Amino acid sequence: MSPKQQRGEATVAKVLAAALDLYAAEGPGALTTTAVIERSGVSSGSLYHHFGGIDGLSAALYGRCMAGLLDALVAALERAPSAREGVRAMVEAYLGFTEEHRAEAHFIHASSYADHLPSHAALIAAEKTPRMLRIAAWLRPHVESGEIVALPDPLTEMLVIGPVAETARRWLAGAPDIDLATAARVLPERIWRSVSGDRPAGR
Amino acid sequence: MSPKQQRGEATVAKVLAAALDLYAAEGPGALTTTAVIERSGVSSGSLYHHFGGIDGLSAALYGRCMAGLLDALVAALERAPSAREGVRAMVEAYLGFTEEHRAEAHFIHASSYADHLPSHAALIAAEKTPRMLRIAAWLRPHVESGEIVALPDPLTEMLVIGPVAETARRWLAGAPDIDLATAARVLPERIWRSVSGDRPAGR
DNA sequence: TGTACATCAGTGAACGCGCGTTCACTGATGTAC
DNA sequence: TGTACATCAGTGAACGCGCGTTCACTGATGTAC
Repeated sequence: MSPKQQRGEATVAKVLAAALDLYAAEGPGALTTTAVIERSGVSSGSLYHHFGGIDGLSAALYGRCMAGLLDALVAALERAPSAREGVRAMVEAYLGFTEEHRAEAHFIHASSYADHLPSHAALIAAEKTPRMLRIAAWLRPHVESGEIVALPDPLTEMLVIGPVAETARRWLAGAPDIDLATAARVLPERIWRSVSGDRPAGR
Repeated sequence: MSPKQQRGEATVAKVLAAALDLYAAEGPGALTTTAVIERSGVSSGSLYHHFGGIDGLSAALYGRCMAGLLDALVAALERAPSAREGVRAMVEAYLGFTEEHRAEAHFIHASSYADHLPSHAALIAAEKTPRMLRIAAWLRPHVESGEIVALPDPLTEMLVIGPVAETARRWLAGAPDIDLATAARVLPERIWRSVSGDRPAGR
């Protein structure tokens, strides 16, 4: 699944790029072996050699897109000078990624319930876990200092990511009343109210 | 598409029930004409007579599930004595619906990006729009009174629905760290902080 | 440096299966007079 | 109340298509000595 020769890596990259292009251009239903083979110029045998099938390809693409999003979030977060600025940076980074990498973002959201992800859970966890740990590590001291409220485990994440993800989803689905720039301006302070603790912020 | 005889309605109900059962039992990939025909005992011709094809069936099922969810939200909201209680009631109703109607909730979330919804937008809008209007009507006076903050249009909805929808999604996807009861207990007050206005609440 | 060998990468014709859909038809229900 | 007719509802065999997958094979790359 991870190639051991350079030309293998190039093939994998070609296939993933073709798959994402197809998805962006023609929607979820267009992601078939036939179409990927035709668009990428890679043979069916080669596709199977590297991905094991269409499900493996989808899972690999998902893992790669998710890694891209999480990298953007981690980078934004670790640059932030305070908890409050961290929340702002994360919101902006999420919405920015959505706008700049529309196809990737769309694929991430649309894949949440795909049949095939559970069977490739290990592959995906390998992409997600280390990045999620860095986010958790950033969060911890701010919770301990009381700047961010201590809630049962994933609920802080729900409060921060929820409104942003929902906004991204609507925008990706083509809702005309969603403006990402407005959301990026307004949401951070509102989300901050929902997760900030009772002790004064360090600003 | 809407039957004009009683036995037509019964057939439609049988097909929708079979489709939802299949979806719940075997996942998105199991929702095929062949499987629905076999499970419901309805002939392919009859399925086409009522739904026009598998896409029409999916859209009809989506509309029906969404109507069920929105009905629960509207009922909870209109029973609430205050803005703050409205937010609490809505969060609880959303999570309650998710738990009690897992298959419907799953189908709603998974359908967001389906290929076929756009082509049946009118059918779906007919289910959604009147219910959304009632929610908007409930919200308006509380925004005008300053109890709920006035934000650019869909952002208040994003702040309320976002964390709840994200929580529901993770739970539906099988995340072991999500507990709906805990979420229902903790999220309302946190969400309220994010949408409450600066004027004092009327309690 | 050269040779032998193992492994990795890539090819593409061929396969069967089940998918969505059609259509000519029968039967049931409602309605006009 | 009875008859004729239009519409609605339902049947199921048959269709072609493209999907995912396989496999025997060739070629490229890396490695041991």
